[in-house]
Amino acid sequence: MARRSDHSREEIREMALSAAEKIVFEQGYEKLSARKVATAIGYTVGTLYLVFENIDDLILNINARTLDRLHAQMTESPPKPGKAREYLLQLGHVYIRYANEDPHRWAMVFEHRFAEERTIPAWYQEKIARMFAVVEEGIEPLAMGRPREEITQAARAIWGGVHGICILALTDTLGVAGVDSVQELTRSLISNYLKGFTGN
Amino acid sequence: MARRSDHSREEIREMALSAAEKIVFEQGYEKLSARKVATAIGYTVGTLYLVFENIDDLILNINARTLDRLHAQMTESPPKPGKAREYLLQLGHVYIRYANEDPHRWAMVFEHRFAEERTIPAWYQEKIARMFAVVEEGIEPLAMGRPREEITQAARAIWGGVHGICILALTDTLGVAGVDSVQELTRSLISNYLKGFTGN
DNA sequence: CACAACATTGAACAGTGTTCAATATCGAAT
DNA sequence: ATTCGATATTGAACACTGTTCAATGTTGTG
Repeated sequence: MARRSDHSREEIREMALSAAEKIVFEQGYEKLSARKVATAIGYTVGTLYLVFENIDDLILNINARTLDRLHAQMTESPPKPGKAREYLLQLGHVYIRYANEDPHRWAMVFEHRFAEERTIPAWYQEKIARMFAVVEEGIEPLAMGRPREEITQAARAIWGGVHGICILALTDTLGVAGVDSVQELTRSLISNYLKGFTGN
Repeated sequence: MARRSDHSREEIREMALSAAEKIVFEQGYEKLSARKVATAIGYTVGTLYLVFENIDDLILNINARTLDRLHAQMTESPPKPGKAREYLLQLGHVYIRYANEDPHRWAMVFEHRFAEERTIPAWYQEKIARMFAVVEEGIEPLAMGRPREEITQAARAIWGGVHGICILALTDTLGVAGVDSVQELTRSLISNYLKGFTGN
């Protein structure tokens, strides 16, 4: 039996999240299970349920970390004035690279369906909004004098688009082999959209 | 006990697929189970496994139907000469509408992860290729004299993009309410991409 | 040193996919 | 008609899943 106070609740949480991430990375998220995580950190299921409400709660927290890391990478290098196009292309590049580094964990963010009755907490939705905000800021310099509304729409269209390519690539639906082709596709999407958006 | 020869293998298959589709439509695909399907058609699990290899096989066949119906709707009205832009916008419109009519079943096509060792059969991949072909044909008139390669890429970029918007909308990731806004987003994506692609 | 407080366990329950011996049913041959 | 072989159908069994919670182990404090 693991000794009481061997680890604080916070420590157990952390250990569980890391162990779970490792399982998802190595075996995919359908292979994730409460017992596996518990065993991996040297506890039993019961303890896991003391620290997480349920499996959805655990997954939500992994996803939150995934989004955090992605956001960190996206904001690593700030937009340079006069290079808005390049910046947006770079954002796309970062996104694809990130998804490709750990496809299983990335996919979990979008594939896991939470029980319908369970509402996604505000702090989590905030993380998603934050990502769209980065794209919006990137577009802004290219949309001088256009209504906020249009910028928001452009950000959503582009980001949804990049995301879709990424998903289809990862599920082998695109008939595209290799990361490089995916990078090319997103370049095509972003640069052509922007050409159309800015009108030249 | 259901009488032997009450239904042929083919009939049971058909009944099972329909029953399963109904369950997915009404309750979502995570609520789908072999026993539920079997009960719904008045048989037991064992019989289901006589007619389908396993649950993945059943799902694959539902997905095949979903793709067939989508393809049928996409090719319902043929492209009119000189109206390529409108045609592509309409394709996007049809796609979004279709996904929205039965989100659960549509999502299953892209969300269900088949066991890694199991390879997706050629006849199934053909159905996907067929869909991209429709888009490619739609783009062709706008890409006079450009290499095949570029047309293929454009089709993939656009379709991946539409798909991504659709997914994000269905998972409430876009913060977009209602089908209409999604339709607007895809219009934005397609028309701006095409503007960029054709150069005006 | 005892006791209250709490951390941890693991058995139990209802569900899942999957298999396969046992059984029920039928068509054909005698 | 009766029997018999072929096969359609069943349902119990297995190993797994998430989840709960009484029981038990461990600890700090009075």
